Amino acid sequence: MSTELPQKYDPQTLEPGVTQRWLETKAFATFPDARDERYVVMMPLPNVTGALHMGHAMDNVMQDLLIRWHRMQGDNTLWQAGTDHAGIATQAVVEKRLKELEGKTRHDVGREGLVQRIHDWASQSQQRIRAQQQAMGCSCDWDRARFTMDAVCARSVRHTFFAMFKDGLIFRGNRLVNWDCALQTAVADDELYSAEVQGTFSYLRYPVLDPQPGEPTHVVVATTRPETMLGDTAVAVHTDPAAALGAAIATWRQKLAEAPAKEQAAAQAELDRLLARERTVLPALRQIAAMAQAGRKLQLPLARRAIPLIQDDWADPSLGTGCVKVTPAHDPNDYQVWQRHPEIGAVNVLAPDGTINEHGGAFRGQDRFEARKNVMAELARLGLVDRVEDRTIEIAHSDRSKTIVEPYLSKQWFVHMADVDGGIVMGRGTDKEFRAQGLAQAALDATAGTLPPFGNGLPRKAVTFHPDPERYRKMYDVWLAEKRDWCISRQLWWGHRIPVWRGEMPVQHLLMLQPLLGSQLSRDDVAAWVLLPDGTRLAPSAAFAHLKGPNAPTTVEVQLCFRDGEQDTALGPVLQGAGLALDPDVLDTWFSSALWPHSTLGWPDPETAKVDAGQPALGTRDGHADALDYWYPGSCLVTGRDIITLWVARMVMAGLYNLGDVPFTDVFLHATILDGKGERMSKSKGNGIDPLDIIHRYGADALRYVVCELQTGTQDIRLPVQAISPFTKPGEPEQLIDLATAKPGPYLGTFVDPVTKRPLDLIGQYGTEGIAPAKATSERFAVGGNFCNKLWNAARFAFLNLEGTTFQPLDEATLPLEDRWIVSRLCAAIEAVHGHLVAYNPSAAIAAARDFFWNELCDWYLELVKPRFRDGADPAARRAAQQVLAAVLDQTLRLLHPFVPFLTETLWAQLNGLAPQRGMATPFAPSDLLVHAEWPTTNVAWHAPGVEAEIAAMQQWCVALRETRARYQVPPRDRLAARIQADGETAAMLQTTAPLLAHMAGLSAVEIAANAQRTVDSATVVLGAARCYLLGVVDLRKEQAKLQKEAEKLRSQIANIEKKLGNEGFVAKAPPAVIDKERANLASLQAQLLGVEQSLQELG
RNA sequence: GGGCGUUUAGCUCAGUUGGCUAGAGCAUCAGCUCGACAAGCUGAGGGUCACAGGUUCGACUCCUGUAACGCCCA
Repeated sequence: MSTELPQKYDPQTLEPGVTQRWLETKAFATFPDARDERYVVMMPLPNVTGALHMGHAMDNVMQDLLIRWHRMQGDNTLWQAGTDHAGIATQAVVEKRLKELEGKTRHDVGREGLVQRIHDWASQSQQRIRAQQQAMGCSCDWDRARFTMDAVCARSVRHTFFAMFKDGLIFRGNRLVNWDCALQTAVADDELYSAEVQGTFSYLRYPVLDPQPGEPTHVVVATTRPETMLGDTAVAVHTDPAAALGAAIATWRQKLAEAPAKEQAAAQAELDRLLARERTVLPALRQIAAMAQAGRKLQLPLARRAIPLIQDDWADPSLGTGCVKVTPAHDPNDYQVWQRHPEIGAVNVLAPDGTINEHGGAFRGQDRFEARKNVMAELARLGLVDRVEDRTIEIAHSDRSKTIVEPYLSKQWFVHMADVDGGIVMGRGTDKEFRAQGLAQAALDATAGTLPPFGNGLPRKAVTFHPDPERYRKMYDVWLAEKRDWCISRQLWWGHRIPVWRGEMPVQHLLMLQPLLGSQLSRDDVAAWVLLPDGTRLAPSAAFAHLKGPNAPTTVEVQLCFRDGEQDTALGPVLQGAGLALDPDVLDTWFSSALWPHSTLGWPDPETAKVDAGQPALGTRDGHADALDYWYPGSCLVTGRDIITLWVARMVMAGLYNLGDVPFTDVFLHATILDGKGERMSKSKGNGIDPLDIIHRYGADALRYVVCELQTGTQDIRLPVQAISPFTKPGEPEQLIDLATAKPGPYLGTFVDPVTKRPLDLIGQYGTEGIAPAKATSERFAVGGNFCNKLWNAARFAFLNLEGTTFQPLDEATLPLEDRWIVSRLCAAIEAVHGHLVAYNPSAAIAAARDFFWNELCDWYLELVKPRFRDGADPAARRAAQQVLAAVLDQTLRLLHPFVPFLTETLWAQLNGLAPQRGMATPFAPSDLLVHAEWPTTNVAWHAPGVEAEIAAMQQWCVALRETRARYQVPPRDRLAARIQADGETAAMLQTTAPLLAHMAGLSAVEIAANAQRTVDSATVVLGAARCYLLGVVDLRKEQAKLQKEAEKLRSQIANIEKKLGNEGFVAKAPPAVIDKERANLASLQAQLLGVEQSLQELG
């Protein structure tokens, strides 16, 4: 191996080689062994929709930092990698491509065909993601990588679903979803966007049934979607309209009184409007409220149904007519009204394709917009339209199809989150089994630390959030405390299919099947429920009893689930024969994600888990525990704040439910990466940039360095990003386009260059559309590059001088001052870095490492030892310097490795070649790869507080002298003579460090004496009670001015402290330590001032 | 509408139970190619701690209110 490093630091050539070495030696692989100390991180699985962006880089780097740190500490460390199938997002991407490339829809290729195409897409994505992660240096055990759709995970999903279904925790019920009529699927809230459309606000007159004398004959309601009136099941009026309106008026009176001048008019107008309503609208509303109280009904026009007039506070007397039509199946608020008044029922009038269904009578088969016109025409003909206003309406659109979504009542599957009578069994069949009140409550107990102890009496571990335990726990607790049922079904083809056979069945038919089914239904691996028309759910045995009784219905719904997927194939035909069909929906992606911390390890049975070829088996190995027993529960989940509710809570629940134990004890929530505008980087916003772009420009270590530096605490990170213009011609200087101000281009992730007005593409997906691909960059990462360059060069300097370094036991106490100082400072750095990592503060950790490396090792130590490496230096001094330098570099590389692994691994190899055996009093444990080297620990023998104080004083003098030199513009090469007037300890200390000071401050001679005198051409530096004359610097006026300025500053500081100490309250109430500190400070400032004043006198 | 958070130097951020002259990096300015490093070295300048009140001997820090911005939920 060459002993000299290339002159330039070049991450592009260095990093791939290191990656290759790590992968070839399987440096990150691990197996269960005899070690008790374990560290497990389950990667928050990125989804296979596309590539990773800087937000993922943050997440991955934080995990790798913890993982490498723990691996070096000797823990058996597992970083579980993998990807998530991400149901709707992935299916949408593949469907879009299918349409664009082949002009086909999913119905053209069929369910199996589509799923196959998505698998192909996913495997490409996985490769791309893995390449990105490996380029970032992620030290996952790659052979163990899992995918939520692979066999191991699928079995876990199936078993969990089965267990919850059998426990009665999974049920099918009503839910309003956002229905995309074009794609005929429900879409999630985050797949909606809001847009304004021109619409109308129609006032409809509903006739009152049998109006009493003096009562209105009609009640008027208003709507933007008249066709939904076909599904109305009630009209609501406020319980106490007078009080509600009165309250609104009082609020606005208050607002008016407090409103600033510019808002006065608006407030007055609103108040006037409400007062007018009190006169014009309120009397009728009171009457209608009384009618509702009396249980009166209205005739719903066109549908020819009688609907009740009900009292519900959703109806706001200050808005519209004060009465609202209630359409529970097509409006979220009305749905809530239905929940409060179950007797009104719900009528769904829409078919999945957006046409009116059989409940719409004459309008059946008409598209919803066509029906809207026809309904209005018919109502007008009947004289039931009061009036119509034009209005701009803000309405939700589907991001996928760009069409207006409809709130749509449909049957969905749910997990029951609330408490259950008698509780539920968690960790059934394990030695950790316990009873919880409910799923959500169990997860709440996990963070509260109130889970019951294990059977052996040991406490069950709690889940703690970092770095701000209270704040993040509150987010988690508040969300879980609602205990809202979790909707787990999705109308998709991509995902884990819901394993339930269900169907309506005549009761007679079911009873006939009883002898046949009886034995099957009592099996452990079969779960079944019978649903009566009123929604009652009965276990089969209870159901058969009931169905033979007097109140038996004629038809029931049967739901049946097998624990093992093979049963679906074996018994499917029989079930189909009986009229049952497999539910077409798939499970919410988060359902499989929730199991990630144990499904990846082979739950429910690692011994029989079917891993892919080339992957390590999960079962027992070499007499050691299986993967699940060994690594569950894990250690730390590293993720972003936004995922607390979606994922963290559900993982905790699933872990407790399946295994009776939490999946991890720590949750590290890192910052969110925002773009230059302060918006969260995300794939769906198209503002995410590829970490490979940054790596390409600055290197992975630079990326990691800066990402670590950015992770300070709870503060989100604003990362201004530029695009490198793809429109500059060869030879022209590079142009950067600021993405915070550039206008968005025609597609997601594209922008318009403000100079050429041409669009550019930052995610590399629109090459076929003729949009130029561009790379992103951010100058923030230059800092990381600078650091790496500095490390490279410092090591290079060391290596130039380490040829032939040997080890022999050194007595730290007898080493030269600078050696003792640097190892003492090294101890402090090790403690600081380690402590900050323990506290989940990577920024402070890397700052401590940097400060030591740059400000102490480079700026002082390397300079201080240079004389010992010069030609003609004392061989013994040189030998010791080599050994100490090699030892310090060794420890520094270890300390920096988790942050900048590529560069440190490279330098480590070089150091191993030059100085194979390193250490101080005893040799350090060697390691071929730095990945596996021992993490540094502090060494008491290295502590030298006295030496640190001496060097610190020397540094202070050095800085003061340099400042003087700079002020007089003394050329750096010129050596100056110095006379220092000092006595006692100060003089002794200066005497000890004088050679070092002379070397560092460019002094030709240092004379220390109690009576040292200034010469006429001296500049004066005052430090405490001592004074230094720097000879040969002539400019009396400048010198006077400087000393005057210094004296004034000192006097003002002194005055401040004297004022403080003169304050009786301060002296009486402040803690003694603070007062002493102020007094000491005052004394030192006074001594300094005295010195400055004397110097001024000397100058005349 | 409800909840949470942020506001400190031109930029991006630190600032621990209230107690040194409020810090760092980048950027700026001046000087420097001296045997690792110009991606560097040596110095310098730069802040009404968003605003208004309050508590306190003392407030960037605690309390109340206002404003702007962000996130989550409805």
